[in-house]
Amino acid sequence: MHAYRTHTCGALRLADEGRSVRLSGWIHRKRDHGGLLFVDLRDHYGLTQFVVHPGAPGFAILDRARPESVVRIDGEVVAREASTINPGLATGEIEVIVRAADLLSEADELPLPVFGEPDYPEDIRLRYRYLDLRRDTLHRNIVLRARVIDSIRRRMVGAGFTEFQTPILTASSPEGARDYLVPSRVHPGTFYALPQAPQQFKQLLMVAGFDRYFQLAPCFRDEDARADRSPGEFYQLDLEMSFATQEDVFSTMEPVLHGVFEEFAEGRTVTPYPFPRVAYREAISKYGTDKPDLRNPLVMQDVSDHFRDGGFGLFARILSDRKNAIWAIPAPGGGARAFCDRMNSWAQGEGAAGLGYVFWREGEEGGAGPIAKNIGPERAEAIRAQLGLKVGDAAFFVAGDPASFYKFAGLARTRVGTELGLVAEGRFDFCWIVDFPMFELNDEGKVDFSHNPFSMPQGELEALNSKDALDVLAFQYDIVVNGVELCSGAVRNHRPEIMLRAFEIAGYGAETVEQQFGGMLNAFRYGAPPHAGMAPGIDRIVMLLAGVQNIREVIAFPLNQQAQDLMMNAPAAVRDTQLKELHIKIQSPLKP
RNA sequence: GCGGGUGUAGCUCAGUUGGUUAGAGCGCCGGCCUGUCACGCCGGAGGUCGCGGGUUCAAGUCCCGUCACUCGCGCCA
Repeated sequence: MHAYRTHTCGALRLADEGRSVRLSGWIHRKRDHGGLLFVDLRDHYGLTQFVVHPGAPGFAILDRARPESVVRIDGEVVAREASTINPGLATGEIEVIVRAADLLSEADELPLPVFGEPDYPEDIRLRYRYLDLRRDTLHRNIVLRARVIDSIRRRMVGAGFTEFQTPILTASSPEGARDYLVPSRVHPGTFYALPQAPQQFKQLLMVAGFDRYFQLAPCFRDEDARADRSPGEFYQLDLEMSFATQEDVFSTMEPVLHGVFEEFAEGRTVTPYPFPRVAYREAISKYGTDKPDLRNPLVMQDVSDHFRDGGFGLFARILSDRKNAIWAIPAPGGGARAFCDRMNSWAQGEGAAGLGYVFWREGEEGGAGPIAKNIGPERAEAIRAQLGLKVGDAAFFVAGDPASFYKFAGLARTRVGTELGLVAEGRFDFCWIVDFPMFELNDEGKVDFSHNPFSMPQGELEALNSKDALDVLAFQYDIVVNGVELCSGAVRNHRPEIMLRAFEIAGYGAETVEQQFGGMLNAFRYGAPPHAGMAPGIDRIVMLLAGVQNIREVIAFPLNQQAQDLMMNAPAAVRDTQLKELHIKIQSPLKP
């Protein structure tokens, strides 16, 4: 007989009745009836109930062992009586009569119960992550992650991609985030950087002629955490395609992503491909964000014309500045004063002056509410008609410079949709956001890259030379699912002269470009294929599929929000000899 | 770096207007129980009320500071 087990804890069925078996696992739960002891034994595969009679061999060991102790049990499989079958358990038709038991590893009293699924504080969960990971939900999330990654890899290979590894110790790259640095022992005073993304390497692999690259790539960024963003490190499905247009990337990756989501959808619907495409500017004006949740059916509209020179002085005055506008958020079913007032209070809580509204109710021509009274029934009616609303509905208004209010308008759209229960459940709504601007004004009012400087401008060199910089669009795209930005990608700029011109517009001289990106720039001077790619976030895909809000629910050993690992004690001080070898002196004293 | 929330038993939480010895459930320890599967019943142990200072006859409760965790902003595809 095997040293530890003949079966796993999820394996035994009625057909195994009469078998002598040996199982090993954790004591999940005990129920002591005095003359009878039930022990639920748990492993990765499931749960099996054991029955021990007092005086039977092994009773003393099982009676004494605390939950989560690891034991090996020998026994005989018997069918349960009809009345004692547990239909909630895969092994619920049988149980095992104990003949012998061995304690393999004793458990102390637990800081974190494994049994049950209540919420526990993050710091305790992370400090005792190995216990947390035994709990069913998290255990299943991590298994789901593995299956999703397996599915992705299978589909990518099937789509003709080749998997590569690229360096972890590399040079600082220009993704825009803070780098993690690794000091060089051999070259005093110099540092490697951990890659924020394998961006330049994958482009160089295209130059090297590998045609289709992918990697489940670890990426490192020294930025603060969010619920949906790990500090430090995360994984991307990084991919790149040679001789490919934006359309080729879309048509190649839509089946992959759709397939992965469909495989793990469990009844939730997935947008059929081709996925809808929304231009960046359109997304801003319709949804107030470049990450629209399309499960929310509300679409904002510009209703400025109805307020121009109208009886509502505040809006008319705002509109006298040409850059200003009035946007409307339709609220089907929101036509009640209580709801409108509640939204208005919410807006004030968000720091807005308020949220103007008109609502329509039975027997009141031209809408209700103070704004309707001011602009009169004809204009209110025109607004209603434009928005396609009816009696029982409302419309909210946001006024001012769209460049400053669009984010707030987007929040209001989300809020209205949520409050009115309009956001569809059980769906994965995909869309591409396309036509991002190549440049934008930075905080100092200067032209700068709005995204990745390596993107190809639409219209290439001619557009850069003839258009206003802020009007140049890039072949740059995002995939958004349910309001979550899953990835961004681009057609890359593989032409040195266009790259130099683009950097020049953003205020970087040729020397700077040569110095920082000389490696890649040079590579492009020896024959580079046009190429394009993208990089969906693995953690976020698994989050969506697992239906969790926090990224730490899909990572086995995540850092906490302060980028610490309290279980392994990282980061930590190192020995003086180590520092000396690395030519490093610590300036600020460590906190005691 | 900034703002919000939280911090009371191993865990989840309650604790009134500042007032006697700070409570409950789960867990733990002991006892009883032969069909449970969130077993049940009886008993017990377990507290730096995050930490420091202040106000007060009296502070878990009020004030100030600080720390930790968390959510968000900044930052970051």
